[in-house]
Amino acid sequence: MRSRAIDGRLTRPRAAVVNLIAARGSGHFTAGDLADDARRRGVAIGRATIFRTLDLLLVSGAIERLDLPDGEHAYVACRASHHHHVVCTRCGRAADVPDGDLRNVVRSVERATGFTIGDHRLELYGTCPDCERAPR
Amino acid sequence: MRSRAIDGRLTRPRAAVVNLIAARGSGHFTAGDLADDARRRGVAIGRATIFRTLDLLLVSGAIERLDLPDGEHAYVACRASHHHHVVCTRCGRAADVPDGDLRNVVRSVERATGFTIGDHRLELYGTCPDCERAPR
DNA sequence: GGCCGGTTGAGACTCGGTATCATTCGCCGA
DNA sequence: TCGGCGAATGATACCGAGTCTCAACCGGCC
Repeated sequence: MRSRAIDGRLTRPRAAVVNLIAARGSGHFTAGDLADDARRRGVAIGRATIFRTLDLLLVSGAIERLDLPDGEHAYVACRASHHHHVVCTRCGRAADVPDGDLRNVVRSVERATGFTIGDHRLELYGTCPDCERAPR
Repeated sequence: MRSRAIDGRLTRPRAAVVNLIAARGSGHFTAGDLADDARRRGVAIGRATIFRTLDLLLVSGAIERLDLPDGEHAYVACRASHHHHVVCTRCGRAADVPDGDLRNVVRSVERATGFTIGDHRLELYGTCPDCERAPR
């Protein structure tokens, strides 16, 4: 993750959060996961700061929020343009998916329901190529 | 909502929850909303029972869970077959949307990412025809 | 009617997330 | 380089959603 993903002051705790996220690779993570990581590495960061930094990264588009099927709120590091995520239900890895064909879907829903669609969220769950190859 | 939406015993509290949901019309609601409704109508139902009944309705397919953009968990009454929801961000009304064109999207995502997609969730946010007509 | 086991509800608990506020520290201007 | 201002921090209290426990209750079958 790029280090200037945050507007405002570049502080030690913020950099630490960004590093923790970068160190996690492409999986999704929760605020609690980051707090655990920090503790395990001996990095002292307040819980409130983790939530605040996550919010900043969210508005800057460096991460995006995911709603897992079990209702949990997770985050994934990602690029800024509008897109969606495929999440591997076995290893947790997430990949970006361009908006692409979804526009047609949105248009046909508008036609069918009369709603004017402003925003949408698509989340896809499945198994990544590696897990697909690996024995269950 | 049909009254036999629940497997197991047909008890007073369960019927009360089903009635409360039916009385809400097509909007989305949270477990807390139902608890408020119940209290306002003088119906005594334990919080735990509301959550339990909601779970039952969820597995029976009579309601579905929605993740609102603000991270809140809401529910909508709906039919059982696989579909998605458009939610009006002004009045909260929700309409069902058939799966339809989304299959193509899922297939093209599979091709692009190598993932095998098992499940997906699509949520659309916008304004319903009534709110669109009404002055802001 | 009576019994059995599923269901209920009060309340304690967990956990994600927010609010508060005194303290700390990044950063800009001199 | 230094000082000061205001943003950021973090400890802590708090809140609300959801779960767990367990004794009491009651629906439905014999």
